[in-house]
Amino acid sequence: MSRYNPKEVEPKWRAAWEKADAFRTRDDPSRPKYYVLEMFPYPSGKIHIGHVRNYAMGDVVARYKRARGYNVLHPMGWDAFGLPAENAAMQTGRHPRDWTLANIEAMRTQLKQMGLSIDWSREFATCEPGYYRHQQKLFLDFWKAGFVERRESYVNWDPVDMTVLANEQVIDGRGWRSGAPVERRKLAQWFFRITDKAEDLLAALDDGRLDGWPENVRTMQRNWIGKSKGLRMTFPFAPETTAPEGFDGVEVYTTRPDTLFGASFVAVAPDHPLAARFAASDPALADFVAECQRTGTSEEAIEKAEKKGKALPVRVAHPLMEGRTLPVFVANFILMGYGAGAIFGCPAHDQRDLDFARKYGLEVTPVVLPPGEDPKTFRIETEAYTGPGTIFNSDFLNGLSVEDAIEAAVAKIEKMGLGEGATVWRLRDWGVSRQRYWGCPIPAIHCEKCGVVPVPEKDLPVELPEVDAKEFETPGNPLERAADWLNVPCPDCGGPARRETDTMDTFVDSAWYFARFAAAREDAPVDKAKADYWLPVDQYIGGVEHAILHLLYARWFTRAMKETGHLSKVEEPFARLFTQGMVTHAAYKDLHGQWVAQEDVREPTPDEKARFEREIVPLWKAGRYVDFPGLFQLPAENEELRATLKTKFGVDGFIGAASGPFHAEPENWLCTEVNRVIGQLPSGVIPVAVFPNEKMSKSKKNVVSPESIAETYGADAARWFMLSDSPPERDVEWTDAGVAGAWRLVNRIWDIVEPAAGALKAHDFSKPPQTDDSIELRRLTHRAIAGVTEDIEHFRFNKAIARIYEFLNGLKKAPPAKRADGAPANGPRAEAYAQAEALSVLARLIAPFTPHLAEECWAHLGGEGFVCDAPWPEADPALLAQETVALGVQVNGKRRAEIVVPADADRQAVEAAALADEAVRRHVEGKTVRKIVVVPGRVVNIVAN
RNA sequence: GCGGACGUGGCGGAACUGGUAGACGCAACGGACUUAAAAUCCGUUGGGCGAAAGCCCGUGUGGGUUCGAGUCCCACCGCCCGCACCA
Repeated sequence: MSRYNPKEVEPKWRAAWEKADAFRTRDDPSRPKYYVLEMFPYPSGKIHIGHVRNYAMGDVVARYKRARGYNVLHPMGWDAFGLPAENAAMQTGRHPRDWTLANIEAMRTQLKQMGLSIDWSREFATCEPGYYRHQQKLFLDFWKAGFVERRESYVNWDPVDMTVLANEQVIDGRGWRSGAPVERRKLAQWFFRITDKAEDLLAALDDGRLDGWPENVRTMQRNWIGKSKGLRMTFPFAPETTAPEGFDGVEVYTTRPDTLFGASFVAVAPDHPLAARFAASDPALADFVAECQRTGTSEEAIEKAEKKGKALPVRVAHPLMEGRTLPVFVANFILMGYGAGAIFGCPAHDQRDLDFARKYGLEVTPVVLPPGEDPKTFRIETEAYTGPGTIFNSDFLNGLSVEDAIEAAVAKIEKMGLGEGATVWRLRDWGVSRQRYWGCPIPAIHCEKCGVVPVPEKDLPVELPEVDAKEFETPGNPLERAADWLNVPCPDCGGPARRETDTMDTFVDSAWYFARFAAAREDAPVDKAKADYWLPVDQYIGGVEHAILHLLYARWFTRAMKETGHLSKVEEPFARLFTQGMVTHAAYKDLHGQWVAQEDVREPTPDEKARFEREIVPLWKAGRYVDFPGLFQLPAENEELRATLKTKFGVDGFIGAASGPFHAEPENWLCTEVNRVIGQLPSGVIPVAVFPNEKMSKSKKNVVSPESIAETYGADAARWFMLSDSPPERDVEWTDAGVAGAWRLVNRIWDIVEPAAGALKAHDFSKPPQTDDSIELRRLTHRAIAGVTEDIEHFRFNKAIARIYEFLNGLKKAPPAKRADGAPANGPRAEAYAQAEALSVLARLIAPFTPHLAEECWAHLGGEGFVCDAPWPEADPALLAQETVALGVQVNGKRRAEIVVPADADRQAVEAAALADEAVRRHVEGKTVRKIVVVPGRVVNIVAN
């Protein structure tokens, strides 16, 4: 028997596919198309196993659809612009382009080793002028169409490095390199007016256009777009207040006008004009505003900050409560970009307002009475009530429901001429400006005389200038220092002008790449006719982390491209979406909190374990510190400590060190056992903490490279393992044992197929034998077809794989051929037929998962052509029917017996069979049967007492 | 803080619309083969009690609805993702 050798077999088939150009896609309007796309990778350096999972999923779908007769498009490219390339340039002195292109080279090679059915002829990288020139054309067309706008907005400014920081470069409010507190700074920037399309972007989530999307992603997008109906109204200044010049009150926006009578303050954003007006003459207020400005620009940072405010020297009048006036605060949790940049606070019914009111001793008047509460005793303590109820303490709104009160309050304010009902969106316009080199240049020129003018189309592309790699060591944007590139004559007047130095957000690159893959043209972003054939993407696959921004931007781009004539038919870019989970892997930390590579970690020897138990544990149990070379141990073993440890460090079983940063809090240490160590006893052994499920990253030193896996087990085993076990949408933990199991499977399949060389040639599969011979095996085969097909269709690859295992287990145990009536088979022909059929089906069912092995099996069995071109097997319904079913029998809801009945047994027969069962009789003895519930094909429940 | 998911044996997970909890894989243990090991094959494996038949407990925690709850409802705990300049 020949042993299966993936090192020979896998490259052989990849070469054969390539030679035959097996995966090149041709436009063929006569066949139904299927466009499978996985989110293209950022070329970070190496493919990691998470990529393998992502692309293996897409490949299963692509190969399956191909087998089903579709004209499949499955392209690949590179999301090649972005920050990491510039960071690498700073650290290594390598030019971002060189770094990126080298990474692409390396990753392409690795990706190709995975045996993906990709049409590589369509590959591109977004950093190529051949791609971004079209993006600049789109930008110009969008600009012409009014979708582009320049306006001021805030960035994170590092005052020491004098540079703009990305949110991820702001750590605890400080610049990651300089450590200086970050400031918010206003810059003129480019925006895409995506809010103009908010209504349609929202509507499509629910009107059927996105039925192929998971509900959770649609919900997230809905919330993100955040349409809310409310009231925009003005609080006039109180009579005793001298209104500042130019202000005739404070305009606020609220979604809860029903709570107007519970208002106890008004608050404005730190960057609200009113705040600026008073800060100009009040240093303390100016300080407070500046302090708020020091919080980063991210919504998360603002929301998490402690609620703080400062009173302004004005009061406003409550328009509905005669004589009542409210204080006006500047508060750090009000966002200028949302609504009116100002709110009225109703502490009883909003948690943030309540926290704020308690801090500043403001009134808390409940106005919504929860059902069943007594208005006399109902109090708000530390928790705001945001649920439904009846309005009280509210004059003309009393007795109304929340909904009705909202309507009534809006009507009243409108009648008083103080405001009007308004719809506001949480969605903001898309700021696309980045003050960086490594991105698509924005095709604009700033002229002293003509202002901002577009680069004429004939001058596209605006290519990135050559810049010395050393330039990246200086903070700031190298484009601003590239004088030759920067200074150009104005295209309108010919006078002196400067190029725009902002480049585009990399989300722009990925907002239309799917269209380019499908319909690239030399002289235009997309070929409309081809796009009409291929779009939308039928199945899009990627991480949930992109559930909002990337997908929303691509949806907007599709609309904008349609309106500017670049696309015609497509409504939504991605018809079906699947969001897959991450791949995690164990990571290790030493006692100084430094990540340790797995290669450096080992299990302790029995000696080391014994010594630890002998010398350390008794001392620890005696309640003493242990000062062991390099180690100490903790006095107590208790659940509380363990829990603390778990929450604080996320580890199970850990050992403290006598030195290092963690020493400060020895009460947080607990030893359970030594799982993993580095170094050697007697003096140098150092236990390490095990974090079993960490997202793979270079910094954690827990990245698993598919190369080494493919080296040992082959690409098929790696693909198989990545798809088995965990459901695709969930995170999966990479374990070495897991791949080893997959490797065993590869061999098991080969061991079954190997003895059957040429088996497919001996049978005519269009003519199954008309006998009952080997019916069991044929049933097994057809159940496997039905199950695997169903599971692939529903993206349950882990279950599809489990079914293949079941098929395989059954195939090995396949009983000697028998007729259904139990008589011996009447000849070897039918048996051989069933065997050959089973193997033929097996080769085709595994083809999407382990394509190399499948080709090898197919060729060995004598199949025609490639298995990747073979049609998907069809299950024969007649062979799927069950003759008998096993039903669980419950007595009062507890399972007591199992009965086997004919599949078509009627209710009486099932009841009789259940009651006749001996175990059942024992349990109902002495009781009266009150009711028998029969769920056909499932269960029988006898209720007796 | 806000929004969205998730929580089932030693581990990854399965369980369709509320109907036999633990499919399938991993690990572990026992056995076969072998001078031996690896590989392979066969078997056992949620916990407890029991010689066995069988009984009791069991899907993060506490409550509820139901003939019946992993699944539905309420509250809580834990963990993961996103929060607009990471991609």
